[in-house]
Amino acid sequence: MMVEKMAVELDQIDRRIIRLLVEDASLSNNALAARVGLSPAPLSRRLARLYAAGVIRQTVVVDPKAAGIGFQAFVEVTLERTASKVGQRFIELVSRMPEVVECHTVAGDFDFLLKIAVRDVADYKRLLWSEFEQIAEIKTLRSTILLDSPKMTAATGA
Amino acid sequence: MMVEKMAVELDQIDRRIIRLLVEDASLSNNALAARVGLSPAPLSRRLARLYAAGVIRQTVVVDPKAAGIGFQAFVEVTLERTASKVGQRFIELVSRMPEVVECHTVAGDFDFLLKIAVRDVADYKRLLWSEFEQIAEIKTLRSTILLDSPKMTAATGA
DNA sequence: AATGAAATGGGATAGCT
DNA sequence: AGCTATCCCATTTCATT
Repeated sequence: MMVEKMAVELDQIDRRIIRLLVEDASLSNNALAARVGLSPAPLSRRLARLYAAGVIRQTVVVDPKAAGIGFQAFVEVTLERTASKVGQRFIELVSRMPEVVECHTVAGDFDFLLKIAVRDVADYKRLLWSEFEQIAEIKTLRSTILLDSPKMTAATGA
Repeated sequence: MMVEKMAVELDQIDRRIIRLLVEDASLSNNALAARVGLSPAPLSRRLARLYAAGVIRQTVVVDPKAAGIGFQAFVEVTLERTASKVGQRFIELVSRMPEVVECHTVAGDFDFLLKIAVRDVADYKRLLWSEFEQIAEIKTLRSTILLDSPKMTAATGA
């Protein structure tokens, strides 16, 4: 059952709250209230509304190094045929792979862009040669090594 | 000044805490404590350690639709020369552009992978033709339209 | 209808065992 | 690490504009 999101009108204050939270997610409600020139009570209500409507969402991100991630890559995937059924099956398969951190459906020279996070190159080889090799509908793979991410606005998800 | 991250040993419980938090960032400390079989106090200490060491980080993500984002794309950028100075300047420029949501330094057929989030195609054209056009060190751009992101493990950032 | 002030309830944390 | 007590923060209620 799909949850319908009601259309939510955002005023200036809402936008300011969101902007501040994106910059520093650890801000307390009181601190937020002070910065947007509101008392804690109405701020609490606004926040509740924003969360309930799905406008903003709390997440916790893990430092790759701490998680034992020593190698990350982007993989451009082209399927044999881009039929809905084929694509759907591919999505389900990669959804089960913990090494696939992101899967984007795209339109361009390829069909999917994956972001991969593994321990080391050996792990990556195993992923390519053992896991992906078994997915028949894959036509081509193109790997690009991630060196660094100088800008990461975690602000916009999905 | 660089902040040195101390090496933090993570035991089984730490890993479990992190896994639970990534799945549901809104879990209260009490709920977390119960699930990992700990009392609230020591759990609080562990959490504080994990945050302080930068192992995990709180973030707030915004629903693109709510933010007025109607068009997203990946852009593969190749620079004229991949010298440190040139690359650094490019990074600084895109860091100032709010439409550039992510900037990754990569090794492969191109030098940078950008993720772009704008209101509509008209905005995207303006970005390409006005903003990027002015960056002399860009040799080539290749755009790929983002249709959908069926998997987004916000778990691993940077 | 939304705000601000005050009070209450609950969770997070510090000290101690 | 657990228990207890304290403190602080978030939230609800109510009066108000």
